Amino acid sequence: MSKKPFYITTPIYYPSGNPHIGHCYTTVACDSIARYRRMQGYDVMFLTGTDEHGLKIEQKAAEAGITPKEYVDNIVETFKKLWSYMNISYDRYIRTTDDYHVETVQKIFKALYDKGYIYKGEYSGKYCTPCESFWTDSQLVDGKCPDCGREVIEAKEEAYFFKMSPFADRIEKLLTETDYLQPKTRAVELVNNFIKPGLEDLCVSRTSFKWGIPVTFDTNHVVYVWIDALSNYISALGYQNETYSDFEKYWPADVHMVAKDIMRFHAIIWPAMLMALDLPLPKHLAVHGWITFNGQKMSKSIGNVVDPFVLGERYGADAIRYHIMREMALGADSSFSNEIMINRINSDLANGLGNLVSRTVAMVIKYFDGTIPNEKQSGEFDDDLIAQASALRAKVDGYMDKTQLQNALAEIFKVVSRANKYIDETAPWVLAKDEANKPRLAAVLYNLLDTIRIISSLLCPFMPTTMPKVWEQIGADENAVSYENAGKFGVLPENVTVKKGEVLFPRIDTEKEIDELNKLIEAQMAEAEKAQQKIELAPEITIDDFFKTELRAAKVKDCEKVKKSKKLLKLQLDDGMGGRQVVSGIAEHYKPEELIGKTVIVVANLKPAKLCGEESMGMICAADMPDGGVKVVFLDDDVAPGTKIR
RNA sequence: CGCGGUGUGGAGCAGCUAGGUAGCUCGUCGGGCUCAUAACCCGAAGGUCGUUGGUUCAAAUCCAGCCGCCGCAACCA
Repeated sequence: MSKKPFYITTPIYYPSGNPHIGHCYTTVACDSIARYRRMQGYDVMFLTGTDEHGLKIEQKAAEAGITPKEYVDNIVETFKKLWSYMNISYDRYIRTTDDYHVETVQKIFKALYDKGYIYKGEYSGKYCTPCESFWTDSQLVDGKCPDCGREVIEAKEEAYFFKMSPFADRIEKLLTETDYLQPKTRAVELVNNFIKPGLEDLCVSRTSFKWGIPVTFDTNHVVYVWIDALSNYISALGYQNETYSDFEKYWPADVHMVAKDIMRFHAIIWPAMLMALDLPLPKHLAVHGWITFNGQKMSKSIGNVVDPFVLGERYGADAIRYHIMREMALGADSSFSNEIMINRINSDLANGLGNLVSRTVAMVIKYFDGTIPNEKQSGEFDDDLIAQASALRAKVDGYMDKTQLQNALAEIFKVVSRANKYIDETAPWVLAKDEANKPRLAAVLYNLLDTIRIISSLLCPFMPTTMPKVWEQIGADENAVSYENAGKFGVLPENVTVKKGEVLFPRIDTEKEIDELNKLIEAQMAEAEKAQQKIELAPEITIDDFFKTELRAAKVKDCEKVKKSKKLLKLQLDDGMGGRQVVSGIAEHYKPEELIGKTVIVVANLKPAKLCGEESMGMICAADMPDGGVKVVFLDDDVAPGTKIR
């Protein structure tokens, strides 16, 4: 008997720091899908892992005084600990430093080279080490990395390039005519921005760092992130290696789940690679948004990371899992705040589900000493409850097929509500007052228990720790909570015995809890700030180096926004040398009229550049504020234009 | 005129593809119940569906313009 295979993947995460709640988002969602499919009887392969190469890792390790491998080993340990903590049931964990992966990547690289899709070329530009990015001169800010503001180094290297253009048409069709991309609304964006302007060849090797997979036929080169990282989805199945041998069985993947920031790679580059290798394409790419925290993107640098370990300790892994998935909608961002989460846990889990189980079990114990009698009498309200409970599995299935976890959960909790209402309608405590009503009371409580059975079995993939506790309380054995039985009503034994258990989801005192969490966050932020105060200075320079920079006072004669740009202002300066035009990226911080008449400092001997089509002869000095703001440095107005500054 | 998304009662969202009494969750207010985790159930208040105009017997829903917000691309000398 062969079970249908189902292959689902998370991205492989970059272990340049410890995992945060954002990592949980994707992983928990994949885990629930994987568990649901297993429950349905699929032969599931659930893959997650870490992308461990690159200069950034190499450097972080050097800072810490250990080897890159030691460095990633430590962080991978934390990732695995978190996944174990969050009850993530991955079947395989791939590390791009694993031997078999290295072997596969090298073979893929060679194969693409042999097929003529990879060729040797030259790449020149400025390179930012922490960001692992090349920039053209025109992209640099103050001669520094536009992403992180750190020093860049002049780099010119020969490099291998991957020809993407042959696949442009097929990729466009994949995005617009199939349901590969979920949600599909983003297809237009991708096509307009990348495919229509023409797919550029992709630089796929580096010589500027060593911590990577060597190109076998040109050992100065190391395979750059794209081919290294994306290949994980097939190397982990044993493609071009002997360590595993289920490529035939599981490929193509059913779902790659990714966050929107890496959508582009999975929507364009990955299909191109597979096309070049003549391999089948994955069936779905599920793209979700970010968890935002008080409106801001979840990020370590902002210092608002909520430690998943801390949250899990306070509320339990299942509560966190539930909240994450209840909020998750494909495509859209969802805001995460302590308050939203606590409210959700209280209303759905504590008041709704937890209390339903608690009151039901308590009544069975109170009125029947824990065991439902065989004699029962059906009555009003039964049919509606039973109908809803029986129909639930089919509805949940439907949403799971569409990767709509939040809707699946909503559907389940509708039945929780229905059951609570049923208690009110049937009023067991009234029935219990008259011995003659015992059969009716027995039926009511049985119906409740069996409804809980269905609810909890469908909920188990989402909350795998707590649901078995429910089963213990309602007296359900393993068979009773099977997927098969989740579609039927009346599965528990007629004379089922319940057992009082612990409170499943303790109610949280919102105000008190928020106070405490705020204190925690403050402490975290204080620490983060401390860490940031270690200012990294650029390498020491001599006075001669400094005098290479020609600073002059200049008066702003005129200023206007550059059309087509949000960030650029075009300034006409009186520099005491006949005037010049400078373009500056301060439009978000200054209105043109605020600057006219002011005296500023201009870097006078900077190489001219073109920005959004506007000539810029030099640059204006300004302070970069820690909050991302910008303050232009103004001089006293009696400093004449052209005055030299040093 | 680079591309796309979005704007619905206090908050978060659904409804829009196939026009026809505006719906859900949370919150607020009132009531009920007492089995239960100060939980549960019922009811009520609260929306000119961003704005202007158009098509139509009829528009949140279709069309056009405008405004706001978000994202992608470009971009921060």
